[in-house]
Amino acid sequence: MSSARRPATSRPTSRDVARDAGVSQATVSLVLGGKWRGRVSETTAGRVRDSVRELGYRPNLAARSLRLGDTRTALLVVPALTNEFFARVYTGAAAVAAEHDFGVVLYPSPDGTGPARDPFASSRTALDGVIASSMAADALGALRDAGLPLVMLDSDPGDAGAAAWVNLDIADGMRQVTEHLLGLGHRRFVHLASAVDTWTFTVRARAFHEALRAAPDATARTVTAALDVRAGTQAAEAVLAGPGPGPTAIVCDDDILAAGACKAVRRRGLRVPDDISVTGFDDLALATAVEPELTTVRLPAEQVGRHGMEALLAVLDGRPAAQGDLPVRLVPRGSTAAARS
Amino acid sequence: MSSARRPATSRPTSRDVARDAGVSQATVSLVLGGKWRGRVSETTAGRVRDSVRELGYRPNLAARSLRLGDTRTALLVVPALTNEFFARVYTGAAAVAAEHDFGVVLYPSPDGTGPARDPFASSRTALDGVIASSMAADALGALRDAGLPLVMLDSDPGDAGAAAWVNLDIADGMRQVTEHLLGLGHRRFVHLASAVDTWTFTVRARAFHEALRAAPDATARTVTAALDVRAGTQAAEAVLAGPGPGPTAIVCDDDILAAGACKAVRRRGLRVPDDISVTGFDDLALATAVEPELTTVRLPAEQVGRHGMEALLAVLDGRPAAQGDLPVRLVPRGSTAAARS
DNA sequence: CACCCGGGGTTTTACGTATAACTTCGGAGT
DNA sequence: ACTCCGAAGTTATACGTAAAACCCCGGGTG
Repeated sequence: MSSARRPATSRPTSRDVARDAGVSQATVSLVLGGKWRGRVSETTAGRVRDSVRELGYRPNLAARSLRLGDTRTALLVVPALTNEFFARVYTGAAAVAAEHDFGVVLYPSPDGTGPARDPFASSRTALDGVIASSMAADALGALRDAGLPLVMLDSDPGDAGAAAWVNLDIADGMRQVTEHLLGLGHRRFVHLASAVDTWTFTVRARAFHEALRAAPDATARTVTAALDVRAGTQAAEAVLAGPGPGPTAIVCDDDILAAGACKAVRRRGLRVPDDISVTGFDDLALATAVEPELTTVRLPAEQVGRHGMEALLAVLDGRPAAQGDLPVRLVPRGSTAAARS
Repeated sequence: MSSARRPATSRPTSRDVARDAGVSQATVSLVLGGKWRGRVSETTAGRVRDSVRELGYRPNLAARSLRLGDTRTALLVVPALTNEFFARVYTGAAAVAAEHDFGVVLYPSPDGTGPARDPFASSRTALDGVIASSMAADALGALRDAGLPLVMLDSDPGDAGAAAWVNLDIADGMRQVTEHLLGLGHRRFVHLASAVDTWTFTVRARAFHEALRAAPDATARTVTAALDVRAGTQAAEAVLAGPGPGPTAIVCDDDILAAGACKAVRRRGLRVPDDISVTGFDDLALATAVEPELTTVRLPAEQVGRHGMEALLAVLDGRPAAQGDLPVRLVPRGSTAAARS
């Protein structure tokens, strides 16, 4: 504790702490590493800790990583953080990471479809593993080639190359939506689908049409739109202006599209849900901000992130990763009602 | 290129590449570092690059950071990523970082008020600097003490300890809102304020009341709410149910609160904007999803992130960081109209 | 009395990279 | 014929940490 100051420009190292405490650098490392029972006396350890505090020492993480060969850091690849779902996935993953003294660094792909070139070129930090969420199939290549343990979230389990998957039971969610609407007497549907070509939307479309087979007299038109409110409104307007009898229900791939569809319905002078029912998907904050509140499917986004990080940690430990789809739940709200006869 | 394979368990190093290409490790480093004009022949460089490709070599970033003494990585501290504003700040910062071969790692404080204890305990990666956005004053301590260059975004410029600030002209935004409403004839106001105690909301409140002084006959009540739709609705309902003549305009600190306020207005059987005008702030995606669309103030969130990262890079280079508030703009939409006489 | 043992340390080494300092060699200049 | 020089490398070293291997010493054991 003899206050041997160094120039303020460079941070103190464990050697500075050692000098200050009058011990060797190895002793500092032992004390800080926590593995010093029976190796260092209590008094010496106390002196070391005092010096650490006094000098404001923080271990150089680059050096530690180099020495240990791991970085306790994972890369999370998501299409876009501005989508609330992915922000929540990150939050869950980061929470689990923090519990295990792990870090998370993000790579949001600029175009929202996945890393076109090399996700690692943009990541300046050394990594132990990768978690990728909702990637288009053609984006997998670069991730697989990195030679790092890979956990896929919300992606096609048929794609090879990942050590583990964490998925949502999207098909069941869309089934619940469809049965809900069929039960309300709806038969003429529009499916307002996302133009994004990822597993989750593929499954939503397939599950909708499968569930519809329960009602042989049901009909459905499909229209696609980009994932924003305006695009949803335009697509819905176009289909509502089309020929023939209009739909009594619009099933949307996403709450954002549903909000857009509601606006389109009202622009035609019709009312939600009295004239047309509208359903969303994801249960974003948006769903309860609009009026009427959206009937939608709640996705446990944080859980996806949590399970993803837990799976990666398991893989890194050589343990088997828990598998299985996470359940989702229909949340009936004000945007759906019995079909007009 | 003689295919000297290593065990797949451990990644190849620059020494492996050197062996494969028949050169020394130093030569590999020279070629990959790009500083080899006149030091290595074109043919040798080509051989090295072939070996790099063949072995799938990637430099160990921990080792590089240790050697160079910097990490080309910045920490971004934000209250919560699920708030669209901060997701956009991140996006902007990450974009600039990528242009400069820099990385960004996030630290979203769990409770939304700032890092209570040590933001660096949770960051497993070595850092060159810190960018902190919208922090409460008491959260600054830990950030300042880290001894890293600090750039503050959307924070009180009066707080000491930062190397640079990037702020929005929030006061001007709120002034525009207030003048807009005064111009429409409104005189009885409610200010639906955020319960979060950060600089931006302090300024919003102050600027609102200052702008109101232009109309001596104007009155304003203030009510606060947490930053979610439900809380906004409840707070607005409470104030609308109060005694005396109701307000003709509700000025909200945030679009989320404004969406909540709109619901409250309608629950009392009144209409937006015919009976009561409502304004938001931030221009989130939400603002155009609800009906009527919100009159609000557009904040260039990505620009905040961009300027913040540029300021940090400048500070790290020893250059002066550009200062000055970013302009904001009122976006009039359907949620405001002339006051009923 | 010689021997071993365990507590409490220290010395040394390795992790992978970037670069300063050194070597070697073929040709140009005088 | 000798020096000098630049091109094209190589060798050696340092970054800060963790941990393996070693050292010293006082006390219990055969």
